[in-house]
Amino acid sequence: MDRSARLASLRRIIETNKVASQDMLLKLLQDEGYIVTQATLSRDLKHLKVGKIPDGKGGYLYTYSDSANKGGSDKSLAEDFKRGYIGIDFSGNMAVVKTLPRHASTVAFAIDNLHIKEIVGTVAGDDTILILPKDGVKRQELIHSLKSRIPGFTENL
Amino acid sequence: MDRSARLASLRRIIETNKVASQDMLLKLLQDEGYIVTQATLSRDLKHLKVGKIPDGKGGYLYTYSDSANKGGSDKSLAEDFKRGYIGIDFSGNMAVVKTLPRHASTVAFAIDNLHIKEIVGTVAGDDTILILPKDGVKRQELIHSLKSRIPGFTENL
DNA sequence: CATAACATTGTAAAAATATACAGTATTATA
DNA sequence: TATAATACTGTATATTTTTACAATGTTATG
Repeated sequence: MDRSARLASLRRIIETNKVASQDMLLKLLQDEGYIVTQATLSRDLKHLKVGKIPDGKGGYLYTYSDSANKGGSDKSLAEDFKRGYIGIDFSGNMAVVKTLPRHASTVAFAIDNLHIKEIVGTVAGDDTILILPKDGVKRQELIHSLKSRIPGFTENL
Repeated sequence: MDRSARLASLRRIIETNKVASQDMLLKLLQDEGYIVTQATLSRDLKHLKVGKIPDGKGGYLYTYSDSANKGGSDKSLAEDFKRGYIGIDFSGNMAVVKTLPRHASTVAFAIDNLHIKEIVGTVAGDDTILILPKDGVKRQELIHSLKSRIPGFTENL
């Protein structure tokens, strides 16, 4: 099942490109290997609460508005996290999160946007994320901070 | 000239109602006495940078996003000004601007962001704005500075 | 005044977007 | 296992939105 990976790509595409129509989005998705119909894309956009607004230069622009997604965001971020999460390990002071294939960027995005104060940032590959803890944060403190922000989080499944 | 008044109403309608389609907006505008075609409405929405966004409850919603209109160009700021502006008067060294109901904050925002050097700042109520001129700036100088930055500005309508 | 440039609008049509419906697959439940 | 409930999708269509074009009016300019 590819839907959540597709949604993650879609979000990234919209956040990093100026796209004026669903047809154009369809092509960009295609470039990443996702072949769907316009109908499905329309549904995906609705799911992500992506809006279409005039760009002030005579055209239109699809936008992923954080504010539109703010309400209840922690909840859906935690869901994003759990959807892809497999397990966590440590290497030196860094945490290594394993995810389902292609889910790394979505999970990392969720971590970033939960704004956990013990975490400085993340780096995501395809199924692996590096979490960079703030200076002096111990492994157990990091685990605890994740537990406190992601209901049902456990160290390993 | 009805257009700017219509745009003001349109904006207020959108800010205070949950509207799902242009047809619905058309009816609300009608209720206020503005009879236009859907084509004109579409153009108006483009002008105001009003977007259509999924509401998270299965429907869609027209939204006037401040952020979309934030980095307003001088041109659109001047338009905001003129859309709400009624007249200007003086009290002591301060200028008192009257606006359409509820337009004070928009007009004041426009004045602030035009960064007129003769103006220190503004205070806005609901339909009234106080402009605080810089020390030593005379009434006529203030008027002149407004004229120079807001095409078509006149002291009273 | 005449003419040009610009602004606003409706009509009609094109283009873009949303969705009803049906089909498939997956998961849950008796 | 059989049945029901849920999730996801494509097809075809309906709905919605945008725009080309022409008409009208307004403002600027010679």
